[in-house]
Amino acid sequence: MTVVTRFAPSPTGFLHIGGARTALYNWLFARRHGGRFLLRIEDTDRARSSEAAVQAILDGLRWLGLTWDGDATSQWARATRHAAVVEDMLARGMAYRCYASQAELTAMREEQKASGQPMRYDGRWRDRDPSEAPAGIPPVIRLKAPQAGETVIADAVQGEVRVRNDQMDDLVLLRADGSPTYMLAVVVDDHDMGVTHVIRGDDHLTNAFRQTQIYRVMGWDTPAFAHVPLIHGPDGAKLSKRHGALGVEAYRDMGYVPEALRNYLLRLGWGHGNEEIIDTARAVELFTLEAIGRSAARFDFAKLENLNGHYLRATSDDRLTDLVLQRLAADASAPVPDVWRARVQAAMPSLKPRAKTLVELAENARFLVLSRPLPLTDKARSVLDGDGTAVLAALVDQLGRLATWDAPAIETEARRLAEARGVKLGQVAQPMRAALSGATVSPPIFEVATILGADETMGRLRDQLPAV
RNA sequence: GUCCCCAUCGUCUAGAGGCCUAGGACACCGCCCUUUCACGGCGGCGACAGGGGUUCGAAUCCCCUUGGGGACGCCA
Repeated sequence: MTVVTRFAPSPTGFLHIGGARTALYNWLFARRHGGRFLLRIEDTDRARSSEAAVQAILDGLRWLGLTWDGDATSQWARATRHAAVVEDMLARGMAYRCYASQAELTAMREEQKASGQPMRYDGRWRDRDPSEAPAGIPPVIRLKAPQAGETVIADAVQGEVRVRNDQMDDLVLLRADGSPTYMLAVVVDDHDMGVTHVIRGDDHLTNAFRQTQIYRVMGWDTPAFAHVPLIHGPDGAKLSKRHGALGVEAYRDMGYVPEALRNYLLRLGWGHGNEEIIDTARAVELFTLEAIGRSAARFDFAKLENLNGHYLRATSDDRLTDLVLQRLAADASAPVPDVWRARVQAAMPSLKPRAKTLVELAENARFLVLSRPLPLTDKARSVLDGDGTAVLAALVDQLGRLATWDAPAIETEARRLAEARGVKLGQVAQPMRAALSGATVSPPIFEVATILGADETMGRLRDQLPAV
């Protein structure tokens, strides 16, 4: 049996982090078993669905590297098929028309709530004779669900879960306007698309029971279910925007790379022994539904950052240079000066281990491409107080006579100067760092001087000397 | 309210009755490396929610309590 999984988002917003993890798990499971990963847009709610949201979701998946097999299908486009299935149920007496108005149902629920009754459709039209139908009112079609016995689902994550059928009511299959509801469409589509494994959020667990009833009525085999616990915010409550319930593009903007997000999302709620760094190839060989945890996990930016730092360090200098240059350019359409690229590229090996995100990486690289005179941070300025400028003056003098401009030669001069002045190397290096980078923190400063070149270095050093 | 699910360090987790004096990772705190900051290395802090059972033996099995979460739409 070929494994077929699917990701089925509703296009009412961006691809949020929970959806991204669900998509990842489906993708991994399909890849693990040499199966197919399908994408279906659940757009039966016409009022809330939007093309912009569809694009945002597609872009998000692509950025994350979760490619789907075949074309994305639109659930809405399959509405006639859905209606046909309901016709069949109606003909077999497995569904019925319900003429209760929205207001009537609202009143019913309020009454139930007030009297402490379970809030469920009471089946008021279930056994009524069709001749009692009020004229001119378009009915909804409800499933004639079993009232005795129980429905059991064997969930790959949650285990065997059962619920008594009298706990469930007759769900709506077709709306008054004839359009399919999610509950119906999802079953028909999963069946028609040959989906073998439904991997989705925990919030669908109770839906699985109702969907199972539809499968039974249609005589179809149910797919395997795997309900993944939801992701919570740092405070344990449902993930809110404030916590990280952002679109994946927000993570991209914050400077996270897709491979880090994939690793983080994989490990959030899933584990394999003590392995922490699990790249996608490794994940494909290890991923199993059984290893998915049963409890909700909290989103933790600190861990994501740590992982991102790891993947940043593992990324090639070329790719990182491109990404940094994009963020450094004020005008994205203007060509990047060659000197910018050369400097950033040369500094990348030293820049890399000093950043956790691309945002940080770009900020740390910015001094390389700033034009003189450099703005100084307060800390950098205070380093130049006292005899800082005297050190710089001596340094300018010594470096100006240097025949070979490379890091070892520059360092030798700096050490000689420190020795002559009877101070530690740091007393020379820090003022130099302040002048060259504008800050007190930077990659190794003699290396920076080399990358900047003699002219730029001397210029930046002189910029900090008092005017004569 | 009704139904369902969950419960190991602050966080993510390992743990499927003896291998647990409960392991790893992130975070945090020290130390080392070092021209700064990182990276890296070493070390530290830190948990089986509570109570009953079952068993020679329970983090692991059962029950209750408590605490979280989810679902109860002509949303998905």
